Amino acid sequence: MVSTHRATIQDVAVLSGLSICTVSRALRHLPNVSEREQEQVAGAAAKLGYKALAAASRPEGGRTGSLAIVAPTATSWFFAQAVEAAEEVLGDSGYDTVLISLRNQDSVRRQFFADLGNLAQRVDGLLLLTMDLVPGEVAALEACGLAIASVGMENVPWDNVAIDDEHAAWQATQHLLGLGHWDLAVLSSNEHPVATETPRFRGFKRALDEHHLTVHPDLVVCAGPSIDDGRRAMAELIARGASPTAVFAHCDEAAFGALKALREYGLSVPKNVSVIGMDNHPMSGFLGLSTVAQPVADQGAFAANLLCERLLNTETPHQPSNHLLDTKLIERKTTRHKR
Amino acid sequence: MVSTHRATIQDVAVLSGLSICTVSRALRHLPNVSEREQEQVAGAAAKLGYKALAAASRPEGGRTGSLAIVAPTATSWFFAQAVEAAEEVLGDSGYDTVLISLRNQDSVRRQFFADLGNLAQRVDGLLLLTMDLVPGEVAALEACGLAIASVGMENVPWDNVAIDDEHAAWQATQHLLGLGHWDLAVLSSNEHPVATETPRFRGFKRALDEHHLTVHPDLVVCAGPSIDDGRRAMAELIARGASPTAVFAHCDEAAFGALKALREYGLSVPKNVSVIGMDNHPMSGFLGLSTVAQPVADQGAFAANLLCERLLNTETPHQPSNHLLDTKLIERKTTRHKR
DNA sequence: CTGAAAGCGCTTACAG
DNA sequence: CTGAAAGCGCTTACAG
Repeated sequence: MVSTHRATIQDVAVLSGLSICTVSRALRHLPNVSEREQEQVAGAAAKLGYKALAAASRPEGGRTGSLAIVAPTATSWFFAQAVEAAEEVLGDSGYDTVLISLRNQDSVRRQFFADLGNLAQRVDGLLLLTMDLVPGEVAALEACGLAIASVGMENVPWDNVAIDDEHAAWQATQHLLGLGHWDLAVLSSNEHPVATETPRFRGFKRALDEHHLTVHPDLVVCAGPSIDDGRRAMAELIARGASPTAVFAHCDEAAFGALKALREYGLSVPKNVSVIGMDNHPMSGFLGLSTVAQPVADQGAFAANLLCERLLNTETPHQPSNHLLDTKLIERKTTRHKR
Repeated sequence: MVSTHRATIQDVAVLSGLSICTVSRALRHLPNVSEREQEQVAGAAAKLGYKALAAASRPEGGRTGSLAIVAPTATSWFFAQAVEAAEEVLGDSGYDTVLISLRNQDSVRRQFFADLGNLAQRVDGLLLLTMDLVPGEVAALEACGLAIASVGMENVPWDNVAIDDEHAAWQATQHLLGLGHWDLAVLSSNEHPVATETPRFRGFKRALDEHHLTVHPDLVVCAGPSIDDGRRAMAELIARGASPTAVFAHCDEAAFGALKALREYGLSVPKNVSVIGMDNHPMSGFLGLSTVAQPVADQGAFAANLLCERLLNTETPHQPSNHLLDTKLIERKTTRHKR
């Protein structure tokens, strides 16, 4: 009959007839352990099914073995892809990944920052996904002493992986302008805490500038990264009486929603309105959505790797690095010359 | 100058002029602490920014404060929704949620079971998402001593929340049969470790049985829960020379893929082929996909609640409960009478 | 109500 | 190479 309680190092010591510290050393393959002892200990530990209780090992300094991924929301396509890719890398490096979704809610976000001090006890590092931070928040993050890396952020004092969001948005907008459109609407995520929005809007604006056009406030509408939000935003735009000939959505899911709303209002794409998104979601090909493709899983995996490296040499001073991955304009059937 | 090292209970004791155990009690709001002491301790702790180091508190028995969600994959729609809904509930109950994706890979799955003993040290419980378990795995799960709850599983010795998958598949199939189709193809996830497949296939078969039809092996093809897998599966079916007049896909994403493949092969939906899925994905309305709607976030949240309750009274013997949520057939434009 | 003492499971100097 | 002792930060009986 096996004991109902978990085996302790004490049990292994007794069974192997060795001292508790010899067992400790043997199990961790430290020097100064004879081969015979090594074997005795291994045997006893196996028989008892003994595993060192992580929490008891140097409770004071100790690493937790966990890393947190924090995302503005976890349900949209971008985040689900990035999270799984990152989880794979972290897992392979021996870390548990704890998932923290801010659920697009300000209250949850505040809660996160309020709890940061506690969180710092429970994880060794943070992987931030496109979080739009105010200076105070950056400071709080740095002060908590955790290793940090991020995806899709700008000017942060830690390693970051992203695309050139400004350029990507410029590409999309430029494509529309090149097709003769000048009444451009934007589905922007400006009221959401998504860090990629700022550079994307900048890119949109720059493209207009280059054509001596200005951003029309009535044609800017907020949409979260989901189909429903995109639909709602486009419907609002139409109900408002706006009549753009082309729309740039900050992500493909919002673009899908826009297509839906346009159809509901009897507007034909691309005949009446051209639509372009960003991401290259797996549905985009099927729907013929023009878009700017970005490597999502790669960004998550890359940033996760940087975080792990950071944790490996935590002593050496570190110069934050910023890595930009390529994007590619994909012209499909939702964009067409203005006529 | 604040000390660079984290404050310990010792520091709080010194600063407040009280003993270490009084501090411990005060901080946890235990009885037998005078109000004055309570205040002194609170003040000192605040000044020092002291937080009890979780790892040092009863390292032996201790709860970890973490719960793991394990999913066959984390990228598909169903899982992303269920995971976020569950994460919210777990978070509100004070747990960190560690995410474990099996990434649709057998090697990762085996790794998970091999590591179960270690995992049991790092979390207090498991929320299993539609995992298709062999008896040995169920036994291993029970043996690891963790609290467990699940979504979308059958006959498991722990709390489970699901839909009536057999009935849902029956509804979808019955809908097709009622439309006069009898050459039915199924995109099944039979080679994937998804627990919902078994009852769904049963429901499919039962509907055929009721119409004195039999399942044609050539019309059964495997597809994972993704658009690409659905497309590949449907393309394979067509390439194989099969010519079903209707297809039932085990989830909407696979159905989207099927629509894509059908179009690539010049087949028109629903004129030549009817297609029905399952889920009611946000894109389904837009695409006019007929489907069987199921409440996904609700299942995740419900199961998470059951797990938390389980953890609350871990002493009392527990009769596993099984909860079935409602589904609803939604007829749209991808299904039509055979002609 | 309060604190000295022992203990949780493990690790780290330090003697031998 | 090996083990007795002290220690990690916190909690839990147990005296007072």
